[in-house]
Amino acid sequence: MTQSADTKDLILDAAELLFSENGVEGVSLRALTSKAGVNLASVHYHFGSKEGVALAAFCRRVRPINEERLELLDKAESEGAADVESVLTALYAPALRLAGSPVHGRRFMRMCARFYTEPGAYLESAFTQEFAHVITRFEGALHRALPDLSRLELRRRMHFGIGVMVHTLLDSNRTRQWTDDACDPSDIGGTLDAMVSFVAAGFRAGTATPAAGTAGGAGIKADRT
Amino acid sequence: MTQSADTKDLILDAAELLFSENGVEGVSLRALTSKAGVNLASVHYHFGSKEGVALAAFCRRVRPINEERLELLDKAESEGAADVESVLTALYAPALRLAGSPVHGRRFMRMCARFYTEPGAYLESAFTQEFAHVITRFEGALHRALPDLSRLELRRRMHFGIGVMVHTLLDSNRTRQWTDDACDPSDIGGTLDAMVSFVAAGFRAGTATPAAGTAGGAGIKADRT
DNA sequence: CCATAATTCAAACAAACGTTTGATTACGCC
DNA sequence: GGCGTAATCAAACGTTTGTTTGAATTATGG
Repeated sequence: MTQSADTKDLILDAAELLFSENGVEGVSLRALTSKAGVNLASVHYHFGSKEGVALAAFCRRVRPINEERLELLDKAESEGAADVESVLTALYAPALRLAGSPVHGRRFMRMCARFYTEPGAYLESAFTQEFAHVITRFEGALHRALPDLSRLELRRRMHFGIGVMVHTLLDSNRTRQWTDDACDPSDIGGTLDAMVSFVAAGFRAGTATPAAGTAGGAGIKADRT
Repeated sequence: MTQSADTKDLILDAAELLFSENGVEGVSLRALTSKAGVNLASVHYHFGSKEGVALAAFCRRVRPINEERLELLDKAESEGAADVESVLTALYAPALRLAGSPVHGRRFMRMCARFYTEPGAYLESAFTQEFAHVITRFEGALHRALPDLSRLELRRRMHFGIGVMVHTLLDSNRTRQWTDDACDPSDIGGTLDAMVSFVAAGFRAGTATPAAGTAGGAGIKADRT
């Protein structure tokens, strides 16, 4: 048991690293087990299949994130009507905070974002299962914060807001490559604030909903350096 | 020659269709040639390799799009200082317009967005080569439209704006799946307007730059010396 | 009408893939 | 100590992958 837990985690850690950089289809089990320093067959022994590894690596971290998202949203709404910034912060902050965690955080988020754009029925059903109620919950909160928006328009803008998040988490180095690298991806707080204010302004575009007033309310304080 | 052109196009059309749905790594050459109704070996005869097909299918449509983007931007700037909406429209409209084209448009855009998120050195270099000067050009235009924004913040928001576009073009059915499908993806014009106003508001967030449309002074902006 | 190049085709290639097997080692418990 | 389960291991499984071959077919040009 003690050894097996080690092997399992070794596999999942290597999966996070390799899947995030090459996608799940771009990583062979031989490369995976070689990186993890374990035997090839142990993948099937512990996870049943290659899909099993992907799903396990996915669920290992996505559930705590979504729980934290709902907690933050509950807290924001318990203090009265939550504004757009609070809702968006509850949605973005847990993911970005993990992305800034010391070791495997960033790798996982990139893997997660890559899963999101990668085909494969098993990944789709996993996403649906893990995210459906979260999305529904946040859609309700945003609808309350932005009563002027029609259902269609609200969903459209949620689509945009999710696109910003996915793209940021994917952190494809292409964009920075184009622009000879001026962004500092390790500045999590700054990125979060920028995302929240950007998307919040987008949500409010063309509505009578009052602007954010002050830029405060973000869950993660960004110390300006 | 006449036949070869047909075969070439048959392969590229099938590539657009299959790559857009399964990614380039998720499509075998046998599935591709079977769909195209051509012989397996004709892929290597006409394109040299599987990568060659992907690059050819990519470049076939991305160049006209980028040319049209630059033309639109030139036109917008020739009439005076271009505001954010004009710049964003020049960036988004050509891509979305092709996405709405009758047959292969939508498929191509999804393939394009999938290429963007897929790994592979040959795709990265292709993107860099085709997009670098376009991005640089649009960054300059946005900098002129939003002089208050620092270079860092401008690039960050461009990253967000590109994320919105990529995500919209990818049109992963996941989001609509979560929200029991209320959006109409065929409404290109509505989507474009929504994207532009959403992202433009995001770009203006926290700046003193006046909001669009309300004031008619876009074309006759005072010289800023 | 023939010579010549261009193109298509069925068949096979070696390599890599996910998966399975059966033997072997390590560990907990009576 | 010895039994039984858990875990690791090297080796091989059959399939699929991208790619190549060489002959057959089609179009081209004098």
